[in-house]
Amino acid sequence: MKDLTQNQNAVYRHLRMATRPQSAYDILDGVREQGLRAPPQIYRALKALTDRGLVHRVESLNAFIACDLKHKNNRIVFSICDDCGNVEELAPVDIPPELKHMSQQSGFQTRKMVIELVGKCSDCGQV
Amino acid sequence: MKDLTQNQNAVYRHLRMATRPQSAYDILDGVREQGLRAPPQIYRALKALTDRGLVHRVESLNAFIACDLKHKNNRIVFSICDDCGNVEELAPVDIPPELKHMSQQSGFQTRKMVIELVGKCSDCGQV
DNA sequence: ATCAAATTGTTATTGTATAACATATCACCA
DNA sequence: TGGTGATATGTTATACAATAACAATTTGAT
Repeated sequence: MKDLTQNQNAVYRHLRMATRPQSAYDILDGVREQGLRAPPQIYRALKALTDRGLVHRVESLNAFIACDLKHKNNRIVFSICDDCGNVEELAPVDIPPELKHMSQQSGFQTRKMVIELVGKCSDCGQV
Repeated sequence: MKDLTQNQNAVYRHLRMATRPQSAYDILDGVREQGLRAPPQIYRALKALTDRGLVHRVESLNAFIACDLKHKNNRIVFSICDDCGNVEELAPVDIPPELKHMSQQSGFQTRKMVIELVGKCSDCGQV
């Protein structure tokens, strides 16, 4: 893709093909053929990609997914199914006004907001 | 506190005294004197405490904090200073209506919402 | 008292992430 | 042009986080 290094490209392509969030070691296994051998190579590529907003880290899974949306955004929303493990990225929402107000009161300057919804996806939700 | 086991009590007291989020191994170091020796003991106590809402896990830090608030709540909000590492728990807010709507459209059933604000606290925010 | 179930302790291992150093590449200009 | 510092990449080794698997103990019902 657009001016990525070879390593970044390999990692990014792997994430775009994946149907699930991938751990760094999942990725490593997936890109061995492209010549990547060690964790720091993966983590460096992931850092570059997340800095550019092409990839997000799913904090509660210690895993990574390619960004579906065309934004470079500092507001990120995931829904995480704790049954099948599927993760969807939802369109970003604004910081809720009460929350904005609360954090400003305490002098906190927000650079980034991550919302993770945990529950059951439509497939797993049926009793 | 209220009908906790010895181990749970030791972990909970450690977290209440701490001024920062504590990793499981921070906790382990802190409660060695009370006779806890191995990670599983810590993780079991943490599980019981988080299940009861007395402790929260800060996903993006792989760390834990005692809950300041008197709720057993499934909506959790943190502000995380990426400079000094301080974490505050803010009062829970409702799921933003747009978000509720969006996730419902896709059939997702939310059991828990975690919001993490990342930025600079009032102490670190001054240029 | 006995035995199954649940809890707690212990050892060992798996998974996640980064420090530290080696090697190579690049950009600049004397 | 080739020397030099800065940046990027590869590699080894290690630190940090979490859990599997099993042993020992406690609990509680009969």
